[in-house]
This record gives sequence, structure tokens and C-alpha cells, in this order.
Amino acid sequence: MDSKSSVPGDARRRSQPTIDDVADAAGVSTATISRTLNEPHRVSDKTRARVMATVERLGYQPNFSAKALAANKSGTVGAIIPTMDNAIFARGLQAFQEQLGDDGYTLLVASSSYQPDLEAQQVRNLIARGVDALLLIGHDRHPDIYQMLQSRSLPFVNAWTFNPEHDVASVGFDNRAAMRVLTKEILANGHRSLGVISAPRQHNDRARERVEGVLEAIKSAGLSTGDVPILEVNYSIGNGAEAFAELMQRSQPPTAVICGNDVLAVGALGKAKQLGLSVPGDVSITGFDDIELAQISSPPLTTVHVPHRKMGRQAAKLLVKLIEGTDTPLQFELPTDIVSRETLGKAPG
Amino acid sequence: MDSKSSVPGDARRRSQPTIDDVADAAGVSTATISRTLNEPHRVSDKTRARVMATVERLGYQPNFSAKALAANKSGTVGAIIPTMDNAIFARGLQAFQEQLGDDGYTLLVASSSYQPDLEAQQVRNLIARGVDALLLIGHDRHPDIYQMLQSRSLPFVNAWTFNPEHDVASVGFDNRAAMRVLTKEILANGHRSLGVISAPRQHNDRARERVEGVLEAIKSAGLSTGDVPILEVNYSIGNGAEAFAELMQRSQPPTAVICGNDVLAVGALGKAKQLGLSVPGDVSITGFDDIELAQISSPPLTTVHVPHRKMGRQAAKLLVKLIEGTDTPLQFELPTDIVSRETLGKAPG
DNA sequence: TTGTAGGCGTTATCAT
DNA sequence: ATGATAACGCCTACAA
Repeated sequence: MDSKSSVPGDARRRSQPTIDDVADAAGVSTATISRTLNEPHRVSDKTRARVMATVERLGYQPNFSAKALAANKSGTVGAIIPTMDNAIFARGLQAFQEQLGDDGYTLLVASSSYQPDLEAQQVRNLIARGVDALLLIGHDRHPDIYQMLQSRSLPFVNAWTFNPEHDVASVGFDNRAAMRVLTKEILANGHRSLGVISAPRQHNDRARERVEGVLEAIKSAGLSTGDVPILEVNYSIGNGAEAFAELMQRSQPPTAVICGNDVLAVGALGKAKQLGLSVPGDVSITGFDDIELAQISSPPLTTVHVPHRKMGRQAAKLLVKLIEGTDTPLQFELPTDIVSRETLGKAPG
Repeated sequence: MDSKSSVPGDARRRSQPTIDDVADAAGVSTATISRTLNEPHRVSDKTRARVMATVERLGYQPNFSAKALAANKSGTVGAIIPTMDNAIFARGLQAFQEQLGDDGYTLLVASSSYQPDLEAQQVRNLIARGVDALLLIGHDRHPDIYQMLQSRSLPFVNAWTFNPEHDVASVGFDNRAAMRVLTKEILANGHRSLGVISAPRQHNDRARERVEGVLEAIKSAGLSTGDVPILEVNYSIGNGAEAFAELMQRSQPPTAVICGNDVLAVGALGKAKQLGLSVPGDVSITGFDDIELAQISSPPLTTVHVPHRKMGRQAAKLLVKLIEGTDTPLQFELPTDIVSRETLGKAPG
């Protein structure tokens, strides 16, 4: 009697029942249990019923690690987002997860804190955890990552951005164009002195593209971009407030402050109030993303609406197709539009 | 030559290097590789250096599933939160993750959408994934869950609530007491006609406790609780707004509306503005949680401050101790305090 | 200090 | 339709 044949139900360890236990109890082989669970049609009705009943009775739950190890796939997809700390990605990610769930996959989230090295590490980590595919944000990242993905031929999509120059699967929107349109509108309101509060542009193509959009609009209006102050701070309400204060105490304060996202804009708005400036009477302020904050700030924020949920679901669908080898286009551009609320007005004077 | 001895580096599959590859390349056994990685001190300096170099060169990353399977532990702890959709749990969870990371563990997040059945399913799922412990929110849940946890003797802690009646590990605050204190303050401002907007109380001990706190304060002031309207809606700004509207169009509208959390309160606030009511001139509104929203709403919200980050870190520390068998108290109560901003004022008239 | 080899719980290939 | 059994990649007694 080899060691494998110790009684399955024995008390060596109090733990979950294994496939062996179920096989024993049902009087069939483990292969049949596995088939019943994964390819029910390949099993006779009678056996299937008996097996299922046993599974139920024992409360059997296949061990995930063993399954992933043996099958070399996990039914799991990973997502690495720059931060969980604010709501920028929350809605999109929620939709992403919902669609994934509908398709029978599970989501694993990790955060990179906007640090390329950390992102690379998280990729390694998720790969080691056996994810079948990866959702990444934006295009900029450590080259090692693309190489790892390549050599494993692991499907991935870059989201929250769209740029056909990059020849990879992606679903997102044109950050540059969106910001260009918004800036044109600002200029159309007579503003000639602008200020920009952006996220750090290094390692962040979205932030970079947004600023580029601003500059393009200014240029195409025949104006100079040389004297447009561009401040870079991490996304937070407090940083937005500080940056705004710095802009306003310059010798030639802007009449319109363009913020890289809604969080910064809300910070700027609060600081304006604190400084006794009326918005948009004295100064206009705009955001980007159209998260919940934008609607409830006062006055409500004029900003760029991003179809977060649509993007999340679309990304999930694409990823699933890539995993399952279904034929599909690789790139999806989603439209954005500017939502005019109350923080953008005519230039004063 | 048995089948195991196929050349490790062969091209059958282009994939990550395995421990065998590393062992071969370094000219040692797999056991030594494993030791070098997990118990470096049990290996000679020389070997360790050589192995590490090889690991580096090959970019070896241990397969997580295999590791978890063999070691019967994963270095992972799971958290099941009711929702990712709003910021209620974001800050606490972030802190939880940070502390976990400091202690060498990884976080796996799942969401139950406030549904007991789904929560049970997620527990099963996380267990199957080999988590070493679980973070749960509140005390109410499907009894199956406690049974599963028990039979696996899997460590867990209930957070976001503190109630010594429940004899389980937990770190949180006394929802009832917090709301009682707030309500007393409201009464002290002369309000006699109150209204409550709560989350659905079924399956949610925190919501239930909060409402109880309100009622207790009213009773202990010698007033009647019979005519206090209590509306139950899911947490969302829109629902808060609707519920508020409903309260105000009653024959005897409340002069103070107590909301179960900040999200509802912000919704109520917006609706008040829309109805042309001044806050707190015409009606007072209070929240709970003190999330970011509360500060930037206008006027800023009077609410109950919850030490989210402290709670998250404390929960992580406790969980790690439970996993590692360190001796520790099982229950931690954290203090809350009411932060008086601008939405609570004297009763009108 | 290092190596050998069995076992972790599945899946999947071959037989039957 | 079902059963044996060899992987999957790692850990860990037990030996040397």
C-alpha cells in the first residue's frame, strides 16, 4: 500500500475536501470528477448527477492553485492601475470587472503608485500568479514589461488612452484631442492668459498628451505658448490648491486655469474660494475625467467627460477575445466630449 | 532516462524559466535554489551569490500557484468589501494594503455588492485561491461563511465596526455610540423634528447600529421616536437626493436630516440647494465617515470622523499576528469624533 | 551545507 | 463513457 492510499477522509489535516475525497465518495475516478466539473457533456447523465450530489454534499471546491498549475491557466486577469487612492479609475475598473465576471473571469487588481519600477514588479507578480491577461493604463512603461509580455505571449491591452502610433491592443480616448477642444473653447471665451496644472509628465503619456493638446490649441490660434506656466504636481486636492495659489500670485496671473484632472481642479476651486476669487467671474477653472466630484463641486466643474464604464467593458471584452483567440480588431477609440457646467466663463475685463 | 530529464531549456514551450532551469544553470539542486530564495541563511555565502546571480540573469520568478500548492500557504490575504464604487472603503483599504505590504503579504480584493450570497461565494473563491486570512466588513453575514472559516481555522477579522457582543477578532468603531453623540448635538441645537436617510438595514449591522444610535439619543432626551421617518436607500448621491426630497415634501418636514453616510448627505445637500433651501438656515444635514467629499462639498459637511487609515493598518497588523500565531488581543476599538463644519445649525424658528 | 525524492491537488493523455 | 497515470513547479523531510 503506497503512501498515496491513506484514507482520504482521515484526520491528518482538517481541511477542504480534495478531488480524491469526492472521487472516493462517488465511487468514480478523479478524472471523472474533473470532467464533470469542467466538461459536463462528456459525462453520462447518471454519473454527472451522482457526482454533483457528492460535490454538493462534501462542499467540495477545487483548489485554485492546483488547477492553475495543472491547466496552465487561471481564469484570472490582472489590472495594474497607477493608484487606488482617488476615483479616477474606480468607475472604469468596476465596469471592467463586471464584464469580466459576465465572461467567467476574475479580476486581480494591483497598484503601481505611478512608479515604473513598481509597475514592472507588479507585472512579474501577476504573471507569477498565473493571470491569463493584463490590463495596463496608458502606453508609457518600463521596456522590460513589454518584453516579458512578449516572451510569454501574454495578451494585454493598454487603456485610458488611444494613440494609433502605438501598435498594441488598446481601448481609450485621444487625450490630446480632448484637451485641444477644451482649450479652444476656453480661448473662444476670450481668455488669453492661461495656466496649466498637470500631473508629472514623465512616465505618463496621458498627462503629456493633455498638455500637448493645450499647447496645440494655443498655437493654432496664432498665440505664443512660451509664457504659459505649466505646473506639475501629483494628483491630489491639496496639490491642486497649492499649485493654483502659486499661479495666481504670479505677476501676470492667468484668467483661466486648465487642470489635468478633476481632482486638481476641485483643489484649485477650493483655493480660489479661499482667496476670495469668484469662479468664473475672476478666473475660470477646468477639469478632466468628469468623475463624481465634478458634479458636486460648487460651482460644478466644466470638464471633459470620459466614458469610463464603456471603456472598462470594452477593454474586458477585448481582453477576453485575445485570451480565447477570437478574431478581433485591436484598437478602439472612444469619444469624449466637454461638459459645460459653471466654472468656465468669459475672460474678465 | 525518465521523462523528467528532458532538457530544461528546451523549446517545448516558450515560457518563464522554472526552478529546474535555475538549478541547472547554477549547477546545484532545486532544493538549494528554493532555500536560497526562502531561507538564505541556510545556504553558504558562495552558493547564495552564485544562485542569486543566476536567478537574476534568467529573470526567474517562482510560480505562485506551485509555491502555494506545495507550501500550503500563499502569503496572500483577502478582503471582501461591500463595494468599490464609492470611496467609503478606499482609504482604509489602501492603508490595510500598505501595512500588509510592510509585513510581506499581498492583498486580494473582492466585492460583494452588499449581497450575502455573493459574499459567501467570494469567501469560497478566496479560500480556494489559498489566502492565508480574510478581512471582512461588519458582523452580519451568511452563517455558512463563519462555518467555512471555522472548519478551515482560517484567521479573519471583522472591521469597520466594533461590538464586544460578537466574540470574534475585530477592529473598528462603535457605530451606535458615534451616531448617538452626533444626534445629541443635533438635539442640543434645538431640533425636534428629525429625519433619517439610512442604507438598507437588513444584512448590514453598521447601518442598523447607526439608526439605533439616533433613536437612543432621541429617547434619552425624553422625546418620542415614533414619528421619526427613516428612509432606506442604497448609498449613492442620487438616492440621497431623492430621499431628501421625499422627506421635505411631507406634511411636517424635518428641520434636521441625519444621513447614514457622507455620500447620501452630499446628495441631500445638492437637492436642498436645488429646492432653494438654505443649509443650515432652513434645514440641517449631517453625514458619516468623513470622506474627502465631506470637506469639499459646499457648505462642507458636519459629519462623524472615522479613522480609516488607522483602522486599516490596525486590521492588517492583527491579521498578520493571527496568521503567524503571535499572541495578541483580538478586539480593538477605535475612537470616532464629530467634526463640526457648516451643515449643522440651530433649528429654525 | 547540499542533494534526493515524494507529495501538494488538479488536468489531460492514453488506454480500455 | 470511464479509468490510470504522468505531468505542472515548487517545498521539505530525510539522507549524505
